[in-house]
Amino acid sequence: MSCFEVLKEKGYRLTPQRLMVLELLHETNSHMSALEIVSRVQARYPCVNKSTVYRTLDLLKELDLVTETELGGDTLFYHHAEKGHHHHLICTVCGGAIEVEEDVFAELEASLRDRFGFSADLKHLAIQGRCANCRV
Amino acid sequence: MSCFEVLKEKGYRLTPQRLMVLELLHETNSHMSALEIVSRVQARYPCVNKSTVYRTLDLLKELDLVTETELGGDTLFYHHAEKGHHHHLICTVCGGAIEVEEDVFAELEASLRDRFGFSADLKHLAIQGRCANCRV
DNA sequence: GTGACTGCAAACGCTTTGCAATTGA
DNA sequence: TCAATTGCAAAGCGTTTGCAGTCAC
Repeated sequence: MSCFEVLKEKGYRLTPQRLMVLELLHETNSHMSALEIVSRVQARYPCVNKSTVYRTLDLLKELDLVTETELGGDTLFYHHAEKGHHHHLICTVCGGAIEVEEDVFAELEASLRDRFGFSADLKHLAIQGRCANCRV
Repeated sequence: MSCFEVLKEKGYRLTPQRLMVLELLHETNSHMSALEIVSRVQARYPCVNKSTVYRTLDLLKELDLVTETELGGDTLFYHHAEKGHHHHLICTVCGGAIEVEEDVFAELEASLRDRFGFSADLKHLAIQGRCANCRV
């Protein structure tokens, strides 16, 4: 089921603004901040408002069409949910981000469940540290 | 070596404001937000400024006397470094936080190092999910 | 005495909100 | 038609900053 169908099915309107955000997310592989999305969308269609993009991202997040990630700092980053979950290793020295498949965290998830009865939602994980190049 | 000595040794002054923040952190076991610290300190000594507390926390963080944690959301939380590292399992339903010893993450740390050459700094980890009570 | 430190007020960056105007279904 | 959606401007929040004055050493 396409994004459009998901929206329609739930009774949401297919406004141009929503289509533009979806289009951009679809053709972008890396994660983008909300304001990055705003300015990229505005580059094509100048009259799209910041608040609208924020509201659109909120909606898409609620419908599980986009994933929201906090990479450290105040800023939230978004990417298309279709591209699958992945986590980020953020290097505090060079600022680089390594993308990591979610299976690396499977055993952590299991042990949190066993030991604490805690069901971790690891869609949103970013780990700080030093990458191979920046290690002392 | 006490906090006071660490400060002194590095040439920092022992101002009343710094002593108050340290005192508060010392007698508190849970983590507090910066603004929480501000208001708790002000409850005793009304004329301590917000900026000063922020600057103090920055300094103490740099000296590894306090640990800064992001528990999800925009707010940073602090606790005395002496109390040791621990991580947090944050329940997205009830908002509760479970404290977890760092050894749970040892194998994750090892596997990130093996597979990506990435040296994770897990002082600052908070994991979202559902606690035992709030699981469906 | 002097530079490290503080208080104040204003600004910051990202995000959210209230409200009137607009628009997709 | 009419509720859902938008644009705008303003506010919100936690945090940071510039600067003049103060204080620990």
